[in-house]
Amino acid sequence: MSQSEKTKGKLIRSAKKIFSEKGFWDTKVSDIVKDAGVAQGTFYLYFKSKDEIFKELVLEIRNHIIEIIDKYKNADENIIKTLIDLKSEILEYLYQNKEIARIFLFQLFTKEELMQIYFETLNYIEDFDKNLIQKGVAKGVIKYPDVENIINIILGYGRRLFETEVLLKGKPLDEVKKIQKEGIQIIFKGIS
Amino acid sequence: MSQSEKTKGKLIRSAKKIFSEKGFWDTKVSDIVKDAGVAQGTFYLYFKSKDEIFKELVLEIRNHIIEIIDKYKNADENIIKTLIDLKSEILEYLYQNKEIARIFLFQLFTKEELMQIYFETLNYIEDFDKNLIQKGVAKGVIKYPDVENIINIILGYGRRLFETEVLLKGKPLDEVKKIQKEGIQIIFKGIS
Amino acid sequence: MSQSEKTKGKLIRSAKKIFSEKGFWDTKVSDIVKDAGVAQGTFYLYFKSKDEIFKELVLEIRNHIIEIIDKYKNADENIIKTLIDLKSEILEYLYQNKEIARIFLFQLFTKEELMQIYFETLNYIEDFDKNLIQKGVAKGVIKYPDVENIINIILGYGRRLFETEVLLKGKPLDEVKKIQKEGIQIIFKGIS
Amino acid sequence: MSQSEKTKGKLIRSAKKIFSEKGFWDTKVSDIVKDAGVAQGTFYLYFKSKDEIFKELVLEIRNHIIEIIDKYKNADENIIKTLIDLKSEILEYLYQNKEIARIFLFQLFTKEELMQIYFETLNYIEDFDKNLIQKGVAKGVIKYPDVENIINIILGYGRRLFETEVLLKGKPLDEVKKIQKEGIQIIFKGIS
DNA sequence: AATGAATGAGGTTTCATTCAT
DNA sequence: GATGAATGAAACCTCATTCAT
Repeated sequence: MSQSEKTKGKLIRSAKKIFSEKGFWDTKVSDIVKDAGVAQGTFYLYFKSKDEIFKELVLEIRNHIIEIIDKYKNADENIIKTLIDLKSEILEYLYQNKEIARIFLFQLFTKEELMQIYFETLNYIEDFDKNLIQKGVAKGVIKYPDVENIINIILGYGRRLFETEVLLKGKPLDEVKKIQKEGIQIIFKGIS
Repeated sequence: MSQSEKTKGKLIRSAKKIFSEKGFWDTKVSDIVKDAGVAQGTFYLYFKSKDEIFKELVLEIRNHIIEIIDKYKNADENIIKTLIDLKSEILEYLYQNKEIARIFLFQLFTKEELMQIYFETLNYIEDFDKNLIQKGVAKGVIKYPDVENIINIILGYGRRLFETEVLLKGKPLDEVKKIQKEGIQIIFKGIS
Repeated sequence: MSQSEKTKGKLIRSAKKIFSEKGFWDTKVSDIVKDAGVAQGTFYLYFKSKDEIFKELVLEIRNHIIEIIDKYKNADENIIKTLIDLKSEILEYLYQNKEIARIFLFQLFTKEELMQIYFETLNYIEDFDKNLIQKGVAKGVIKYPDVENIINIILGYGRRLFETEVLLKGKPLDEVKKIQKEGIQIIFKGIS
Repeated sequence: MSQSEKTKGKLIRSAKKIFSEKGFWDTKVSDIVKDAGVAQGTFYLYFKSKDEIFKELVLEIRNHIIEIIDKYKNADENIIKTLIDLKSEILEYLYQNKEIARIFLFQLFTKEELMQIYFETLNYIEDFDKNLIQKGVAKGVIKYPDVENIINIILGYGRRLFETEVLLKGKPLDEVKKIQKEGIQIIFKGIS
């Protein structure tokens, strides 16, 4: 790894940490460079601005989530299993990247441009889920026909789970995965 | 209404509007006073600081939500009906106060102190719901025993509904109430 | 005069002085406010930026020179007398506003946008002179037909006179006016 | 030519170009090295500072102009011919070195020290001209006795010619030379 | 000789808050 | 009660220069 890459890496690591702790606005570039142990000017060798590094972090999540979903695009298994597996994998990614996830969930609503990224990502997830649920409805496995509302239940649950069980209560990954699985099954029971 | 009260009212109205549009950090005191049509200095006759007025708005929501819940504290009806009625009333309040609700949902994560108010309020709701659900479990009407997880489903759904159907899609109140009722019933079907 | 006007006046006075002494780039906003005896932030109550106040000063000159020329637009006297009177009046204005004139002559070549103002002003003068000279050629009073080149001599002389006799040597206004009158007569003798 | 000389040459060539285009203050050392295709640090192997390379360029012009004048020091021909030949030669040098000339004419007024070089050079030209004109006055060929003022006309004209006809209008060298010759003759006619 | 990553002083600008009127 | 001019701390960012390789 070149010196350059090392320094940029240090900056990104520090930025994740501080943005996640203090939020975008309370984080000063000086906080980041102090934490990274480099000079103020060095920051600007690697990022055009404070906005830019933040956006870079946010895009990293979006891209990763999209990648995960794409892997499931052609899954042709049991609907509920597919859903549980996908949600489980997303949960795991966010779990391993708590800091960046915290940014994604809580820090994007202060910048118009970033909210778009948030909703864009959300839409991507929704589209996948909708497609899946619709198949279920078509097959007759799912009786409740308001697909949008089912999505509301499922996605609302997903976000809440991560916020509460992971971030707030700090439960271990496996436990949260188990809870999530149960939750989804409960929801499916309701709509079947 | 005294002159004083009128001026303070104007400031609060403007603050709600602008905070809701631009978020806490992008809102300048100068924006608020311009919108309210008073001089810069006047702001400080009524509020100690920008932080303070923001907090005041946030507390207004918290208090109102707590009031609503308190009305249901002694309700001794059908569990699901109680829940639906309560959620419906909270929904209505937030619907009538979209600006302040938007602040509550999206703008509190940039200040440590305000997050506490958010979670405090959430806890209040959770406690009520938990109590209710536990009764259901005790009575045997609810079979799935993980109360916390049920709460996750219900509360996650509530937030999502408001975000998506009200704020994003702008559906009329009655329609959203109907959707919410259905959603809660579905969830109950799952856990019964 | 309102407080506001007084403060803005102080800032403009200081800006003229310091820009004229140190040039645009070496002048710091902190220099200007220190000289004006106000706080750093006060500057930005009256001017959007350092660029803006500079441009304001420059436009002041341009506008004044254009005004002077416009007064002579309909002059229908002796050609040489008109020219001498006009140049004399411009000279007097620049003399009374040496600082700002110094800015105009020496500080505009470091900003694309400002060069345009310089050349625009110069063109305005040239057009007037050209028109006048052409009349002379038409009447047969002026024999040398290359009007552009005559303009070169006259305008080059004007600038040089101000630079050397006024700014560098600091001669009194009356004396420079007398010199200028002689110079123009000499030039006219050459082209007649 | 050694490697060293080649690199220094590249830097000087790029510096001329960029300083001439953007002026001293808007030119960044990074612009120069990028244009020259060398590393940032390399610049400082050849020049102590940005100021220094700029000064070096400016001195190059001064020295060259002085050299030209020195060639004419002992010229003992016809006064007007000498003047025309000298001006023509200076014109040609500036014409061939437009970039550096542009720097000399427009970029020296932002640094005290560099203005001195400008005036020093101007003085050198003035002294030569003055001497020549005085001879003419002594011989009685020139009737108008205000030598300084004659110099004002001649030098003002020279600068203006270069600015307007060469830099602004981009006329070919021969044409400008012809115009200049005519102009000087006109001026001489006036003072004779 | 050359590289290019790193430095940090210093500039411009913003804006919550104060205060004389 | 109200005004709005003034304040100044603190943030972001630039870029000439240095230095380890």
